[in-house]
Formats: sequence, C-alpha cells, structure tokens
Amino acid sequence: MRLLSQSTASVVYADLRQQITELALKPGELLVEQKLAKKFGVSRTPVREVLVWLASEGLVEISHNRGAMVAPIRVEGVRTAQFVRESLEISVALKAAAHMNSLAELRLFHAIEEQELANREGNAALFYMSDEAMHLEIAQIAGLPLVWDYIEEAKVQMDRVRRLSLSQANSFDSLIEQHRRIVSAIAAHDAAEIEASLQEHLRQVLPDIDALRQSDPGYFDEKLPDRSPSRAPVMTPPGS
Amino acid sequence: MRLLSQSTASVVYADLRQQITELALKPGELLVEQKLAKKFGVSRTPVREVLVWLASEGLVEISHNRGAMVAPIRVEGVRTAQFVRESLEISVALKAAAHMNSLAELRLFHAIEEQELANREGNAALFYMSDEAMHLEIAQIAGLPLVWDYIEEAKVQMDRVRRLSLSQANSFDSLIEQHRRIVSAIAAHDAAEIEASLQEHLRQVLPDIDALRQSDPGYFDEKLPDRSPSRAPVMTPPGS
DNA sequence: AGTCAGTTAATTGTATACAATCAGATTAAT
DNA sequence: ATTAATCTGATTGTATACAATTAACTGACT
Repeated sequence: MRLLSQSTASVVYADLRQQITELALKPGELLVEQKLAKKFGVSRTPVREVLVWLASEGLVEISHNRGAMVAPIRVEGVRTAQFVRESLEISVALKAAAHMNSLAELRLFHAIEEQELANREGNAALFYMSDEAMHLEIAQIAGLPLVWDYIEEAKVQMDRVRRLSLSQANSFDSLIEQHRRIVSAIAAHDAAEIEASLQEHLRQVLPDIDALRQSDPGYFDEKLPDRSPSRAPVMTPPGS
Repeated sequence: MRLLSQSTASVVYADLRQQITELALKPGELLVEQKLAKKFGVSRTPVREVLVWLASEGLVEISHNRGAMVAPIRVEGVRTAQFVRESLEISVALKAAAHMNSLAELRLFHAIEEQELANREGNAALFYMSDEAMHLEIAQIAGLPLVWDYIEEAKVQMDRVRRLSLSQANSFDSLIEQHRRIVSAIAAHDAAEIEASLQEHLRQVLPDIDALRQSDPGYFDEKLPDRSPSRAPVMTPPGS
C-alpha cells in the first residue's frame, strides 16, 4: 500500500509550478536542467518533461538549444488573458442564469459564506480555494464545467501580477462584496448587471500592470516569443 | 549551411500532429513510444517529449504507466470548445468593429476574394489558410492578436469533427457567404448582426456531433481524463 | 468452469551516457 | 584598439540502459 509515490515528474511539476506562480522563482530567471535535477534529487529526464508541460501553460519559455527560463510577465499577454477571462466568464454567467434554480443559488451563497469565514479567520488559502470553487460552480451551473479549464489557462497569466499587486491589500472584504453582486445578478437573471459586475470584478488587474511595470521592470518583457507550438500546418515544435 | 535540420522533436511533432488532426491516426488509437520511435527512426526521448506537447493540446491522452493514445473525440469537449470559440470570436469581433477603418475593411474583403479564388480553383488548402488568416486578421484589428492562440486551442477540438463531417460537402460557397455576412456586420458596427452571423457560422459543428457519434461511435468517448501531470498544486494563488 | 496467485513479456518511467550547440574568453590579425 | 577567428566549458538535445509497473497468461485449487 503506497499512499504516495506519485511519479517523480508529478512532484517536480507541482513544486516548480507553485514556486513560479508564487514568485519564489522570478520571471526571467534561468532554469538549468542539471541544477533543477540536482535540487530535486532526480535526473534531467523528468525535469525536462516538466519544463515542457510548464511551457505549454505559458509559465516557462524554452528556446531551442538555449535553455528555459521562468516566463517573463508580458503586458500583452496579461491584457489578452484578462480579455479572454472576462469574455468567457460573462458568457458562462449568462448561461448559468438561464439554468438557475434554488439549489444552485444555495450553493453559490454558501460559497460566499465560506469566504466570509475565511476572511474572519484570516485564512487566505481557504479564501482562494473557495473563490475558485465558486467560479467553477458557476460554470457547472451553466452546464459547461470544462470551460473552467480555458479560464484557468488565462487566469495563470494574471495570477503573478495579482500577487505582486499592492491593491491586493484592499481586498478580501471588497472581493466578497463583488462576489455577492455577481451572484445576485445571476440569481436575478439581470444580464446587464451580470456583465457589469463581472467586469468590475475581473478588471482590477489592469491598473496594476502599469504600476508594477514601473516598480519591477525586470519581471516584465514586451517582446513576444513563439508561444504556440500549435501552428497548424506549419511546424513550430517544442523549443523553436 | 544546414537550411533545415530542425530538431528531431520538431519534425516528429509536426508529423504526428498532422496525422492526428487529419485522422490518419484514429481517435483512441494506441501510441506506443517504441513503435513511433522506430517509425521515425529516432529514439524514444524526443517521441516522449512530443507526446507530452500533444497531450497539453488535448490531441493525445496519457495515463500514468499505461501509455498514450490519440485523444478520443469527446462530445463534452467539443461542445465546450464550440462555446469558448463562439464567445471569444464574438467578443473579438465586437471590439474589432470599434477599431474598424478603411484599411482594415479592405484587408478583410481581400481575404474573402482570396477564398473565392481558392473555391474556383478547388484549392482547399488555400481556402483553409485564408479562412484562418481572416479570423486572425479580425483579432488583429481588435488589437488582441494573442486571443487567436486561445481560439485555436478550442478550434483543434472541433477540427476533427469537421473533417469527419458530411456537411463539409455543402461548404465553400456557403462559408464564403457567411464570411461576407460577418465582415459586413463588423464594418457596419452592427452588434446584433455580428453576434448572429458568427453564431450561424460557428455553430455548424453542433449538428454534426450527433450524426457522427452514430456513424463512427468508436471515435467518441464520454468519459473525461485528467489532463495534467498531476492536479495543480493545491493552493493556486491570488484569487478572484 | 471459475477464481486466484504467481510468472512473464511488453511497456512505461527514470537514469545515465554521448553528441551537438552555444556563449564567453582568449588569441590573432588588421 | 577593434575586429575576427578559434578554442573551451557549460548546457541542451538525443540515444541508450536500466528499473518499475502493468497486463496478459499460466496453472493449481475449489
């Protein structure tokens, strides 16, 4: 009975990903396979595999024969991610409103209560978890749970900005208030209010970008890399 | 002077990807690393790396210690992809309308002319290329070229259905007509018409799903896999 | 016959070894 | 002194070797 022993790659992945999103590894920092391997006490092989995964998520950038680095925060990428997330979350919420029932409403307001508890107890981890769960719940109510995967992909591009952000200070209370507004709008089938409330909620990152670009210019980068290995007929493969 | 010699992984990636999207490799088919390696005349290492990439795109599914297979077509995934693409393309087109100018308009109508040419000459490859280019052009006009990466990610999930689809027969003419309607709507800043025209254009896949699920049931699969090396680290950071 | 432990072949996961490439330093040439 | 060429260490890309796991088979036992 081995409770653990996930594959080696799994734990390296989980660890590296967390370090990147929590900025323990700084944007632009070089990721040398050998050093990571030594650090984790494994060989280069699983490390390499993990780097490929992280690159596909946009958290790492790999250039051919030249190594990998923690993906710099790209203003263009954050703007785009914000647009994508907003578009998807609004569409989902509108559809959720159409599928709303009393049970769904109960679940959403329960999530908000949970967040209030987390706030009172100063339990940030719980708050974030409940926050994510609520957004996912909305997608489920809409009958489109898998949309959350797409949203998450965009979300990752903004999370590091959020974490750097100062405005995070003025947050939990107001975030909860925003959540309440969103849920109420969905429950009330008020399309315009759904759109407005989500925009208010999701656009908070935008002002942060400029502020941060000045305070931590090293983390940012304007140039865009060949991020999509998915050019259809053309070949842009792993690396490039 | 080696003009080519992309990395080994590059050519394997390009080849495999094409075979999968063109259904030369059938959904559900087993992908054994050793066999692929032999087929390409390379070692397992680059093959493995490519499989990871393709898995991150949702074209391959890997289960731990159990091997990889061409991702089955999942109805739920196609529905979701359709929803995502529609949401994003509409949002982008609305924004493009706001940024419209005579040069942009010229470019879009030029793309349509190109498609008519391709149609007359029966050049399907050119048609698809021009089709993609036009959708991308709209994103560029909107000032959000990177959104296209997200759209493509969704698009891939629908492409194989399209290729299987019979309704593809009744196509090029009507596709061009739809494109004309979309571009005209954008040029006219007619929000409602933009939405309606794009919905008409993008929803054609939906009827195909059921038809195909009956004709090729083996390609489809209802169950969902987990798509990352391990579930993301427990605490995903800064919230909303 | 059917079930279940043990065995075996095939296949994946990881480690290591080797080859190709690159960036920086050193030297040579103008 | 500046540029160009060459060398060198470090690092990636690929191949191979080994370990761990799986799944299918075998055959005893009920």
